[in-house]
Amino acid sequence: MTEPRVRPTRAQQRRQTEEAILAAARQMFAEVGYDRTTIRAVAKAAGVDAGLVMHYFGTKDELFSRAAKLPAEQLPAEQLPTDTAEQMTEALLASLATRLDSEPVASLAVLRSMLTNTAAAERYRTAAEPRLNQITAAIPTPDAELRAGLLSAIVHGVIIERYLLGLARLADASPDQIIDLLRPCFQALAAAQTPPPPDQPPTDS
Amino acid sequence: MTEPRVRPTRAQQRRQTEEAILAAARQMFAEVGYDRTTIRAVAKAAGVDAGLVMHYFGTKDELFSRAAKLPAEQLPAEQLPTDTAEQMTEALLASLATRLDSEPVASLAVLRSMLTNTAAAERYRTAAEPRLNQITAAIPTPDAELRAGLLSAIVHGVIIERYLLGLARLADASPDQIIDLLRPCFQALAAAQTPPPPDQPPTDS
DNA sequence: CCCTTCATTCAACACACGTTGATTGAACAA
DNA sequence: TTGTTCAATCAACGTGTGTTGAATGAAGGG
Repeated sequence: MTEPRVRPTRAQQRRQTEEAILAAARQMFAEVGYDRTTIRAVAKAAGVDAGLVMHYFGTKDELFSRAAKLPAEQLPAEQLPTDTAEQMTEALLASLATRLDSEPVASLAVLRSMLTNTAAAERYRTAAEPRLNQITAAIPTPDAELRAGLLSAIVHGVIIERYLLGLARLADASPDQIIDLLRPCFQALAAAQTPPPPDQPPTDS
Repeated sequence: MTEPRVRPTRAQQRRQTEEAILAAARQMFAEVGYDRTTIRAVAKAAGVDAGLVMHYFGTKDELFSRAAKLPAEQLPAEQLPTDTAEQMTEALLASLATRLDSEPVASLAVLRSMLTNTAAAERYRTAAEPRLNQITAAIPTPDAELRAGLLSAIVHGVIIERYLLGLARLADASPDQIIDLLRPCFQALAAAQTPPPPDQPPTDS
């Protein structure tokens, strides 16, 4: 039983090193954001020289760009049903539940840097857009676009507070508990039905 | 008709210069965040030398700390009624409407830097906490804390997307339109009435 | 075997930053 | 007027950054 490869081929080695750098970069971008992530620190975390990072990725921006790409995990073809608002809502909640369980590091990298880095903000926008359009398509009212924007803002607000700010109330709750509370909220936004006439709902009795 | 003061007194001049520096700093912190804000750039925007900024504020952190303090505008004693969930909800919506109309620059400075600067994150937390407690106090269910956390996350998600990301759907809408859409959403979160019984959510079929 | 390729390292550059200390000159108190 | 205070400037420091280019040495192909 010889180890499959004591000496990996050159191409293998290269891909492996590149992946180690990308993983370290992703982690660091997600933890401290674009600006506070240094090439040198990424290199050290990946166990290589800083020059090598530049040699492979050319530029810090390019490194971020590559690191922020999802490794074909989640985004691909994850599309919401647009037939009815209820279906879409439920699918959106399910997607949120998944993300509340474990959000991919690459996404966290984008989210963390979004507010202070133009490229990250742009990536966020273009990543959110198709999803936004799907949500819009499932909502039958003229203000569907705004409603979809609000739904998206809620999703990201929750994820930001849970992962990036670590606010206890959201960080400690289970995904199911959160989406159960959010369900009527989403339904109210997605379906344009006027909710049970707002006389006073029973406050506590 | 002598101008009221051709030569302002020394104390006046000092306070005036300090305020100019603070205003420039606030603006810049709000626009590009803590890291990308430069003492030199703030000084230039305020029309003074960089050394003077240090002389007055000692440290970039201290400058941020001073610039991020609200000029006694909004936060002071703005407390929500906690008698009933409906009152609280309505007050929360009203407060949101105000903020959607014009959020103080100092707040935007904190929000912009929140994800990449520990001090900003801490300030955000301590600023949000009393408000969170008020919201919690108005909700009669055992999971009131989580519900309050969600309400807070929604508020900040909306503000972030509107002001800091400038997403068109939220940036172009009127405050009233937004809070009208959010009202049932908030009511569903604040009042614990069970929505129409959730029969099985269709997983994917 | 030799020569090329290339993954990797090393030392250095140029620059921008936060910060410091000496210096100037006008406001102020006597 | 004289001496002190202090707002403001200026030039410089040390440091950390992204980035570069030459050097090294093992892998791979003929």
